Amino acid sequence: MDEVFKALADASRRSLLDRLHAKNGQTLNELCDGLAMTRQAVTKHIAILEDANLVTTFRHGREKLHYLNPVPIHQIGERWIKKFERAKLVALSELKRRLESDDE
Amino acid sequence: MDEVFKALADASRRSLLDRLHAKNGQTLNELCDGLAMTRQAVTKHIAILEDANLVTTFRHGREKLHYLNPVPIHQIGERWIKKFERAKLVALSELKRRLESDDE
DNA sequence: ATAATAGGCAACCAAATGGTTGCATGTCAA
DNA sequence: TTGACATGCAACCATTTGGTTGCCTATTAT
Repeated sequence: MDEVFKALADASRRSLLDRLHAKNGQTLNELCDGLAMTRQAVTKHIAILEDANLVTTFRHGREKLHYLNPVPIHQIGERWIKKFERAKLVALSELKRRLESDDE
Repeated sequence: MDEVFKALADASRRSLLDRLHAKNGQTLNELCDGLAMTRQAVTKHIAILEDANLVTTFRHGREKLHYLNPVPIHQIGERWIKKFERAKLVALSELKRRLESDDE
């Protein structure tokens, strides 16, 4: 889980996920296309995404095809965000009360 | 949004949020209690959480009270995770098809 | 008044991060 | 078979990160 959060912390990696979300099954060079980064930089990002199980790859000859795996993202929503979802309304009303009170 | 993701990337910071989720409105020293970190380290983490708007603070005399703000977390769920939610089923069936085919 | 308490600030440090360049390897096409 | 293409590996570099220690300031309690 920690690896997923860390993987999602970087904007370049999130944008790579966005790219795969738009078009799944791209090759490495396809993913590099138009990016202000060297291929090797992208390779490193992909490796981190693979470690976090956010991207799965298949070799096809000399090409490496990249597939998005949105399951860990879904799990973050399920296991972690949901927990703070309930807290939201509580926190908001608490904040309201706090801001309206004078005794501070 | 980037700041929120970055703030959530660190396990210590997530655990601080967990602590505030369990008990809102704690002072700095309360938050430090039982942690294998100096107060100053916690201060830095809190600052990052404040920058990301995940924690709001109120001064009360010499104490600084910390309140969880779960709204940015909720927004991540709404704006970002939701996007990959739909992709989940697609990706899973695609993966299944992929794994079942022989021609690779 | 003064000591204890709660927190802030700044300098410093090691390790992790995000990126680069250079070269090696494997696969496809002419 | 040989050149071009897709990717892999490793060394290196600057910056960021997560943490420390030492000291300063403000507030509270005795």
